[in-house]
Amino acid sequence: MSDKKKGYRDTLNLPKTSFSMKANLVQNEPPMRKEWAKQDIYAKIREAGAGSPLYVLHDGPPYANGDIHMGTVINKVLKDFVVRYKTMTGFDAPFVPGWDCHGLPIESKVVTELGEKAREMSKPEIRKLCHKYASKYIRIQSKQFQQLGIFGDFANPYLTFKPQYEAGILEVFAELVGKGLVRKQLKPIHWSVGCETALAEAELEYKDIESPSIYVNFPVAAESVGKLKELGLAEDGDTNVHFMIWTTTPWTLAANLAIAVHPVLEYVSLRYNKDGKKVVSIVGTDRLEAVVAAAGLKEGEYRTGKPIRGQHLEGLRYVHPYIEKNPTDKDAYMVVCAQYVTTEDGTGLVHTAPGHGVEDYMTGQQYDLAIYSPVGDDGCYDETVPEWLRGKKVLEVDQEIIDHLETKGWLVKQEKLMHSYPHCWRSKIPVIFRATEQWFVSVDKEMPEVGKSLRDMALQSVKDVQWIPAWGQKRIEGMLESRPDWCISRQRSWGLPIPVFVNGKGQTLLTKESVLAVSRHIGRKGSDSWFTDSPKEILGDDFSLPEGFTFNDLKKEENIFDVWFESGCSWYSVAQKAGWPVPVDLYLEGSDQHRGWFQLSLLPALGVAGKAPFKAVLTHGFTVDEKGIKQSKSLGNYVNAQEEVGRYGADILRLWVASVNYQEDIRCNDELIGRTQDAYRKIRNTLRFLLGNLYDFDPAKDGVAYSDMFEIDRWAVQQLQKLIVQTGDAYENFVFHRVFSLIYNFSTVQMSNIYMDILKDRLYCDGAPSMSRRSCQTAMQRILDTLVRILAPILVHTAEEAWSAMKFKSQDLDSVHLAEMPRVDDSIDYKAEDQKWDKIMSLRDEVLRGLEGLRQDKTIASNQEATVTIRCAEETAKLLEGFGLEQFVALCIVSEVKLEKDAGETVVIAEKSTHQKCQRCWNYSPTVGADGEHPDICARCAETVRQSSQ
RNA sequence: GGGCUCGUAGCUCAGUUGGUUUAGAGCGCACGCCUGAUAAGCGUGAGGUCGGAAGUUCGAAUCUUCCCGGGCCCA
Repeated sequence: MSDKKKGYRDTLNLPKTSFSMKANLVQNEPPMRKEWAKQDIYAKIREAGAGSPLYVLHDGPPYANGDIHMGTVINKVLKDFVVRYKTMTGFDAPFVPGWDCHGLPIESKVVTELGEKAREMSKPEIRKLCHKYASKYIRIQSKQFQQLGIFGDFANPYLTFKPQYEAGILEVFAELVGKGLVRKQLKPIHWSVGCETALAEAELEYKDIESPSIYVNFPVAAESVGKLKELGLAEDGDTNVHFMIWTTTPWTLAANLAIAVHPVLEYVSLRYNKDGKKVVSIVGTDRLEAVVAAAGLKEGEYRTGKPIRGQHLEGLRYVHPYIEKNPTDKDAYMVVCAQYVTTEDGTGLVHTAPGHGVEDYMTGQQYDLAIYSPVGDDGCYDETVPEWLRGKKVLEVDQEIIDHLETKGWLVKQEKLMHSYPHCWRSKIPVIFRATEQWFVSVDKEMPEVGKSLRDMALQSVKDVQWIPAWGQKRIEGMLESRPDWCISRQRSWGLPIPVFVNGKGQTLLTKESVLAVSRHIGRKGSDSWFTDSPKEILGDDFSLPEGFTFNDLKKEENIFDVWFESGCSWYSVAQKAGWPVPVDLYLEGSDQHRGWFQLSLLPALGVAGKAPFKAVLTHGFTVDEKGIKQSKSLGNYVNAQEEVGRYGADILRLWVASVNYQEDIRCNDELIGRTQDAYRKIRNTLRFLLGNLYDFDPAKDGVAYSDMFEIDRWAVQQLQKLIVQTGDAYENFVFHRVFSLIYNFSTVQMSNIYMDILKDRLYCDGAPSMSRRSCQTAMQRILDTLVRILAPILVHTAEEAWSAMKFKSQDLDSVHLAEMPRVDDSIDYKAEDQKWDKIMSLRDEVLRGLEGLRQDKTIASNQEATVTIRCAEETAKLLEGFGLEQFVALCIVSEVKLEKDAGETVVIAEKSTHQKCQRCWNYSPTVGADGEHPDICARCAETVRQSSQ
């Protein structure tokens, strides 16, 4: 490089900025967050928003266990987008993070770590360890959330184990008790043998297991055989007549009390030989083929009779295959009718054990059967079963029962069946259905004042909620329609006690007043006090006990609440108590929460306040791997969120979250997240170019009025207005991936490919204070200031970094996070020139394609070497002349454009320029050599150099 | 097995109430250029027949049915 060239380089206005090209996010983000913390930026934001209309996004509490994962990252980042956008559009948008702190997973972890010691420890002692454990993970997760750049009141989160929160739960509970919705029932529920507790639906994991599948003949009682003859299902001389049932849980046969048939479906007698004897089995007509196959009967080895409807079998009696005497105090061993009997599997006759199945229970209620469950908490048979079964574990006894049936001749067929079956999420053991006494919130009981049940109210109220996406409504309606009563009790230590007292006569004390009294006590002393304090201390000396109760024989029950009940009260314990209007504006969680938190918040809120706790509910999907398969550690496709943050930095992860359509499954792996870096770099470099060329621009002094700006600069401002409108619309509708693609396209196409490339000649080569340069700087300043603010909710660190690198800002604020979202400039008609620009830009495309030809055959290297002749029709020529050929030259970054009017189609002829190259601006110009002082540069450059050196 | 839901270029997304002759964009990729945004920048180009099949229609990625493959929730 010659000295002369170097000399001209120094006469250029090259970009200068402290905003580095390399982001170094992993190093640079933490100090920025430290600075935010030091300034207490969240408090400043709230302060600035005080008095503005509230917008409340109420955080759903993650479980205080383990590190955060990609799901929680997506969830909290989406929430942060919303809160920040709302803040920047003039709302007071508080964000109070919360944690779900009680429950079985924590207790299990603690008890497992304790090992044998746990057996000797008291509940308060175990609870203390659980508290410590939960607190630890709250600290860990809180830190991890803040590392993502989430803003919120992390100093004062809501925690479900805080006494004030617990008191709130009990206040809600008191109200439900007062409305008569809470009652104790013996009912089959999912029971974890491993954990010895009832399980909620949400605590079940479905896994495929192999179960026995057996066909069993239940002998018809002698007294009913005659009836069967009348019905034509048995013949004279028949002795071995049976009802054939099918089951996959042989252990529940001990609790069998009935056989269910469908009233309308048809049943038929099947005659065949078994073990040398003639036998008859009654089976469903539609299941005949399957039963025959199962029994291994070939054509000619059996015959069938005339079919009759199931309703005619009702009331017929049978003998239990291995239990001699009805163990219950109610009627048993008869045929009943039930609508849920299907012909999809089995025999059409359904083994019914009201103590061990939900449908069985319903049938039992209908026919007044006992809710018989001869199984203890530990999953072992009790004393009421035959001796050979007593004390045995029901989950291990299937084969023994099958063998017994085989020996006695009742077994028709045994097979194996693969099916999905619920398992306990903690112990991983198959769950059993077992009738126990549990506390329920009734969803079908009519409430006295409203005259409606919770279910009716819920189905009505969801119509007034905005569901995003809209199908959320259908989904939750389906769940509400089919959900059973809510079992809210658990038999564990780590939770909020259900405040029930029992007197010596076994009478229960549970009234609105008693619950409120307990609530006051626990609000002061925490829920540990339930286990340590006496009923008198808890209720208070002055509590007036109802008749029949005295403090002398009053005992406390030791059930705790389902954790879903606890989190389901957050709208009250958090939102209402903070003074936020309920319903709050938005709940935002994964789509699994339609059944979970959304539904289980809705029910208490309706019971207590008579209205839904949310105005809108937004849900997101789950992360899957690059093939769309769900992620799990065992499949090896699990993405560790902490590692990703450590590798790329929070802004990359946030940008990735913004880039995907969260309403569907979200494909995610390290590579996909890593690719977001490309987009990040492009956006960052766009900001950098803008910043670098505004180092000497003061909008107040140097700004150019819109009407005086160069056309292309006005175009850029028009494009910016479109961006403001479209991103605003996307943000408003929570369509963040549209915000992302709009910004990314704007940065790439409008800015980088077109505008910034075109601008370089003016910015670098024209005089620093020249009108031409100030014109584009005016546009660039606007673009920068706007882009940074639109980006702020997403790229929280990078936007802040750019903001502090800006010399002049639309708002004189230390942090971009205190700034407002840009608004469209009403004085600019940004659509008016669209048609003209479409034509100009497509002409430009044609020129560029023509130049590519010259480059391919090595005639030219850069576009500046070229002279372009456009042969075109009058109309096009007029357009170009009106636009200004000089402007079009700049637009194409060529040295010269000539027009030739012609009637035909537009033809672009590109040639190598015949002029000399200016050593300063690299354009080829006839004026090079004309200036005596600077013979190797063009006239424009010579003039500029002269002026700036004065 | 049931409810809800998804399946457009390698990736991330657009494709309005079915209809502007070759289904769009950006990225990535290939090739080329520049070296005054430089671990940057510019240009050109090649990639999908819309998960599959059948149907409705003058006409379907867009409506219907079935099938295949995912996801969430449940049984």
